[in-house]
Amino acid sequence: MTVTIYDVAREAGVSMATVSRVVNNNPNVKPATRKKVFEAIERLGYRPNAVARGLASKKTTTVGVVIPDISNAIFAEVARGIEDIANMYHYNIILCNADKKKEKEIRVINTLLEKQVDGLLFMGGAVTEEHQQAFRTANVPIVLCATSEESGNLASVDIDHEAAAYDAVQALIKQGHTSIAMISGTLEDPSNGYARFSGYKKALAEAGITYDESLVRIGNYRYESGADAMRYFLDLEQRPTAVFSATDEMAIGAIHSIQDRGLQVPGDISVISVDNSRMASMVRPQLTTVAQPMYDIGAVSMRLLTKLMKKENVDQAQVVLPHELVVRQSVGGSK
Amino acid sequence: MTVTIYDVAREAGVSMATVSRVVNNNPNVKPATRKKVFEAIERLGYRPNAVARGLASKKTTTVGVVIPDISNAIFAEVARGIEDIANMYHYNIILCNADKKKEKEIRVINTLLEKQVDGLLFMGGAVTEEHQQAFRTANVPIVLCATSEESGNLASVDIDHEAAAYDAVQALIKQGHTSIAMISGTLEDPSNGYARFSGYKKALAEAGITYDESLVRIGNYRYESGADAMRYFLDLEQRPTAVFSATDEMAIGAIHSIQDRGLQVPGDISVISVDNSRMASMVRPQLTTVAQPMYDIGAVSMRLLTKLMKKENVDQAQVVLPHELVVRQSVGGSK
DNA sequence: CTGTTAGCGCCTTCAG
DNA sequence: CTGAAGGCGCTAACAG
Repeated sequence: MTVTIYDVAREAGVSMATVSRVVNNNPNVKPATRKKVFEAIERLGYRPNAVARGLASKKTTTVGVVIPDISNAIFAEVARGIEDIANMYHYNIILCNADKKKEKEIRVINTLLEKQVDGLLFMGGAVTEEHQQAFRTANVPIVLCATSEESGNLASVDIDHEAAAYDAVQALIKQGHTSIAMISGTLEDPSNGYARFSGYKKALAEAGITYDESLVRIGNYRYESGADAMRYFLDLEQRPTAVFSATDEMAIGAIHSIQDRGLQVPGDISVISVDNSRMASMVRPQLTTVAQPMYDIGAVSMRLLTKLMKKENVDQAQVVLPHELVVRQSVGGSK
Repeated sequence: MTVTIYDVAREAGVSMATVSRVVNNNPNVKPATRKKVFEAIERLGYRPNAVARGLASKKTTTVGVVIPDISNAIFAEVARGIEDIANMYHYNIILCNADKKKEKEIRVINTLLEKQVDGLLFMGGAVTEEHQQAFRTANVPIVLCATSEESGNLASVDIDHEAAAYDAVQALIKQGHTSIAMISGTLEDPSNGYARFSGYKKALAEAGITYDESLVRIGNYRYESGADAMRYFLDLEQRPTAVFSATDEMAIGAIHSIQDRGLQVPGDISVISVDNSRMASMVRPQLTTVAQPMYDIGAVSMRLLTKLMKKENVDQAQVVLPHELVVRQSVGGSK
């Protein structure tokens, strides 16, 4: 039924070693016999079995990627960066959604390892001791992608979330705002949650603005939660003149809540966030936001992983990509 | 270095066959020896090698999915549906972007087949003779996911794009519109392009409205192209009172072009589209659109694929999922 | 430049 | 209920 390397060898009148060589582009084959082999392959419709090859060579040319949620535009963008580079280096990716849930993450890491991936790209929530444990038992390189980790002995690529948030809030402060609310993610989330919240507090502190707990709401990153949070702020007797949202999507929800009250953005209230997802320029007013290079984060992590898999030495295994304030239309001066 | 089934066998004082049995949950093992084996596994930190298993059993419990572009929200949603169901049935997915490019599609299909996937989910552009050819050489089931194919001898799941478009345009007609423009995708794209365009023409014809070529522009599905197309329509001496966009994203671009001219949606011009991506309710006015159940398309295709892989018999291998008009705020009556 | 020979780690009859 | 033995299809020395 299935045609193997052995069949090709017989058909071409050579040994299987020779067939293996031509299939693997080994230069040590006379052009004439190479041709013979190719013809036999063609004639028989031979297709190399990558599983057998993987068992024999101990390399699968596939990498595992655990991602929170592929249907989230931000992560999907990262994934595309990963896949493009993987493809360039002839790797395939096994994609697993884990929703930043620890149990799920550990589970998929293990099945990925069972499948003998040559490397692992981990995009998740907090990196716990259990994660470290699982990583240690892996005999393949791992790089954290868009996920924070303290210890610094794991390879990683991300932006500096705290600094990004800091820059966003400072942009507001520079416009004269002093009453600045924040729509945060859960503080359990190290990067999009805690770090961005820290950046907010830091910018406030540095500007001598006292932190006001009632000006912070925790959202779940979705549009509706941003809209809800904003409604809450609008109902305050002393409503803020500006709001910093941890993500674009919540910011857009906030903008619409403001507009639905008959108020203007940025005329009455300014809105800024972090992400620069494609949606940021697809709303009116267009969103001023701190850009985080999602595609590049994916691409760079994958590139780093290929180096690690080839045992090339890398000088810097913790890379922090730059972020950048993108000024559009949602921020104005304080009145 | 790596601990194998053989090591476990020795450690537990049984044969490798027995270890294999307990690892695979074969009931024919005495509880006592099962326990011994589990302890040995624990002690040694044994992790089954799925590649070896795959070679021996000829099953990899992984399916290939070729997708146009994972960073496109629509496809990302499908992908999530696929992965959720795959996960439920203990399959993993190898994800390949192919951008609806024939060459790329054929290439990844072949590498996926080399990797011995147990099944293939194909989401692409046109299904050419070459595709059929590649599919024929596969010894595993294949299901087309959100991609049209005439012959009807391939398993598939999708919506009826022509009918969806027809319904959208008819919704406009019911509001009294007779001058209806269309922002189409490329006609080379069978589903999102050609079929939706056909639905548009059909609805027009049925309502006795003569088709006007100058009222159709081809976009590339992106926001900007929708905005461009709309600007073109706005410059017409006889500008349309309504526009049907093949996708949400282009519709949003169109809305903004209208608003940027100081015109109102739907007051001056109505806009409708097909997709119902999450963005549809994240713009103002919220978009009236024909919903296409992306997640379900993914989930149902994967479910169908599992059945095919298990050789269960399926009564209907061509499934057409229902679409539905979602009325929001972007359509109004003709003046 | 080419062939021979061992495995890679596991599943799967077939006996017992 | 358990063990022995023969592959799965290919790579990787090692000879020649």
